[in-house]
Amino acid sequence: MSDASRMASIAALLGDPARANILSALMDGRALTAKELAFAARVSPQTTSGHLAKLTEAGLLDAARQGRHRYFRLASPLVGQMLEAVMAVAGPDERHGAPWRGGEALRTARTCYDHLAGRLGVGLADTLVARGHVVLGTDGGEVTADGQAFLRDFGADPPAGRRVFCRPCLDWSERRLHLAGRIGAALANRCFALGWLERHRDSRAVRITAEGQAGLVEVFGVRL
Amino acid sequence: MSDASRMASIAALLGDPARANILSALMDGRALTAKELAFAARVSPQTTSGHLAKLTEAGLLDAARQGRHRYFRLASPLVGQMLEAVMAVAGPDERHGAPWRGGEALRTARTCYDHLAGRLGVGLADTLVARGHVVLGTDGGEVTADGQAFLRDFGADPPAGRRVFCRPCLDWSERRLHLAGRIGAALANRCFALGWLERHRDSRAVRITAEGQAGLVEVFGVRL
DNA sequence: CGCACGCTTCGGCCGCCACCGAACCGTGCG
DNA sequence: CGCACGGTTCGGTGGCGGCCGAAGCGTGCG
Repeated sequence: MSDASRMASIAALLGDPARANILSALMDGRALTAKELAFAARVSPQTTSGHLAKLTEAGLLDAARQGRHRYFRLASPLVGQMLEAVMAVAGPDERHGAPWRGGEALRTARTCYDHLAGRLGVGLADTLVARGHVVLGTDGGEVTADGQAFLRDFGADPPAGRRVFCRPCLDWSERRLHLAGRIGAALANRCFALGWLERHRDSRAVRITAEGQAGLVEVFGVRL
Repeated sequence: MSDASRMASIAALLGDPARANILSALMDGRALTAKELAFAARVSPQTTSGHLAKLTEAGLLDAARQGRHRYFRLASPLVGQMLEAVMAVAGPDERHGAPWRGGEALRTARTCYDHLAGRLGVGLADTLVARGHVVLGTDGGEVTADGQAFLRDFGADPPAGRRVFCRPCLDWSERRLHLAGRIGAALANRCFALGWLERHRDSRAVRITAEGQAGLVEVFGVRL
């Protein structure tokens, strides 16, 4: 089995439109269920199941059972880089000559469910941890009394509910933790409300406004 | 036409074994004829012609007519990077856990026909130009009297023959010129004879020995 | 000029694979 | 329990695309 034929078998997996849709939907690092991916791929659940089996078999996806669901995510950053590289070649034809910038934008700042990820998300988490406002480990997290006060001052009121309050979330592009749970959502909501961040039209990438640049540096010491 | 479907159509091109062989054969930056590529792909010339048409149509290859031959090469460094990224995902299964290093090795130093390319080839050319030993432009090259003497001292005797003496060759990975022609071959041969370089078993990548490291710095001021 | 050669086009064959309907497990929930 | 639901397996079908033989076109060389 030569280099070329191994490359071909991997590329053939990306070469099917349904599978390409699946991988594309996972490029922001989220973990989605088989059914959600079936919807994204625009094919039936049975067909999707076959595709997912092939992709995990080839090591492109990781699968995790949870209750009666099965969550799929990209198996490694290497896979994401490969997808970006193909996008970079496939992209330029569209608008004008600009290479595909989506990957860079996603790595800088994006939403992950209802909280923030990418360099921005990790940067915020780092600051809060460094200041002793938050304690964050791979298996859980906690907000200190100082942190509660700080976040209240900042205007980040966590929504009421039974969801876990403070939770770590593994960041795909940074390979480090960022802040999830109700407190992660509160932080993100406040940033949007302040006009610091703007949602992109049809991507999970997030644009940082001029006010955002200034505010993030002043309040969190985060400069991107 | 979404990002994902454009990605799929590109990836589908890489996903066929014959086309993967073709692209793989071109990864060192050489330009090969349709027939040579047919041999590399292990399919008939007719079939190869179809594949080459698809690949050039998609912008992955550049074609140049020359006499009754047609030379194909990778259209851009972006394409090479994409191939490397796919190799990086496809490769690790093989030996042990090591990621695929072929791309980096090829960019550092490789043979291009019978002369040297990559950072090494470009570095040598730069030095010779900077010292006034060689004049090199996109449409031709010349060795000065000083250069003749220098190369004689170095032991690089150009083989006799009717081939052009000094010629530039566009380097794929560096996007700059390196030295080809009889003088380029002489330089490469001398480096191999001195034990500065060793050919890799089944790749055009070239290994620089310890003596080579020292000698290249001393004689050419080239450090990689 | 004529043959050889490189490359391309056309036509038809064949195999592979994506796709879905139907039926089958297992989990969760009332 | 029994139903609902997520996910998977199986079987059959259809279509796309790779493949080569044969024939066509242009270039180069004796």
